[in-house]
Amino acid sequence: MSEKEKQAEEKILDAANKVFIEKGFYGARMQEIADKAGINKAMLHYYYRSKDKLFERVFEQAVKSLFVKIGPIPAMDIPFDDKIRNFVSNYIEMLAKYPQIPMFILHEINTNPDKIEKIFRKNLEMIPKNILIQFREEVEKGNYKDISAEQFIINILGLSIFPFLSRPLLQKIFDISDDGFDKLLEERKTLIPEIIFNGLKINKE
Amino acid sequence: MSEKEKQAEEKILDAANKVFIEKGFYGARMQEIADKAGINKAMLHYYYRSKDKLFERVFEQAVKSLFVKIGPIPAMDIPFDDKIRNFVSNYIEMLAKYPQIPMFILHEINTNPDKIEKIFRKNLEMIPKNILIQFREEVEKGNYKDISAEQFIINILGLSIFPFLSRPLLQKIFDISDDGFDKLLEERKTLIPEIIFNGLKINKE
DNA sequence: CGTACAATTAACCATTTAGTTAATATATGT
DNA sequence: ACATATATTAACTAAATGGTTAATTGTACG
Repeated sequence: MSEKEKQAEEKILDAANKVFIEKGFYGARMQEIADKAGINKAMLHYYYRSKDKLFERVFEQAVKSLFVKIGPIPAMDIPFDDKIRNFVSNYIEMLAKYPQIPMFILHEINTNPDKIEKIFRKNLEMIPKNILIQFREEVEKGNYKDISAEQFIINILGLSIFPFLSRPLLQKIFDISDDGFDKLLEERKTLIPEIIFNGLKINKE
Repeated sequence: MSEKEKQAEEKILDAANKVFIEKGFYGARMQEIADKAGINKAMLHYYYRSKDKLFERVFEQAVKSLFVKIGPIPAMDIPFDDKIRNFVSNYIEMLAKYPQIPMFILHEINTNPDKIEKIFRKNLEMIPKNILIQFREEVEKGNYKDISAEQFIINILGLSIFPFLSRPLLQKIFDISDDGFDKLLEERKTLIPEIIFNGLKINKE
């Protein structure tokens, strides 16, 4: 029972993940989740009280998966630019595994900004504080152009995440095959750090 | 009549724009559109046959507004890097005016990729072909690092558009006020071209 | 005027959807 | 084996939603 319970509860969560992430909250149908999980619709309400509650679970999990990679970076004992290289590479790797998550999260936040509060109140203290400090230290040392740490992070995230948000459109516009796009993503693991660092390097003359 | 007709038809389209763009196709309610337009729900179907048809109009218009700024750039008679500066500045300006449009379009394409075809079949031949060629020419001249033109465009678009896709999240994480974020966007008009060009400049030694 | 046509509305309809219920099956502990 | 709790289902309900209809109002124009 306990074994089977886990099976059912988990099958539901897996199915909910797929459907919510693919269709968004409003586009998702409880019936479709039940079908995909291979169980009766009433079971959804038996384990998770309502669509909202089930969604919350999925959303929270998605947010965690998006931030968990960022956490350990600042504490690593390697040079700052290696940290960035490390992060970008790992992050693109992770996004390639769950390519729909950024769109899912950002869209849900956009259509219902209250959801931010709910998640971030209980969840992990926001992570990148240390990265911000470390970048500013590098700037103080004179290693990089004096831009705000926020701009710095936005650049990295934008360059890394945007291709996943716009993949179908980009493939269409540029007529890129699925394999071609995967290769392009792979290239970006090294391209993005180069741009970030060369773009901010101070030209000592 | 013809005067009033335009008023009603236009009021509907305005309302539909707001509601669809804010909530997405599945989240949008015909009743809400009617209310916002200040007319009876039956009028929506009188002028636009169905929710799908009305949505199509809104979507098409949104796509156009997103691409129209890119069109004239390649033909301008200014140096290549000025073209980029010009574009980024104008594009961020435009996005600031319609900040929800990128999320709207990208999300709709994501949940229903068929929509791409429908739009781009009739609409403008995709624009950036000339920009691609021009960038490759610059590379051939030895002015820039040898990356593909696609990567080049993705960098520019990512750096420009991403802040609008993730604004609520970024403001929350970094604790940035509305004014603060607007200022940050303004800064990016010059910051992005710097990064793009310094990031790709060949270090002649 | 009055007739023909367009615009507008209230009321209605059919379907879909999240959620419930009450009955049945399945496992668990003793 | 039996009683108890848990898991599962089919059938149902109430509300919401996109869409329709038929009747009413407004407008142009001979």
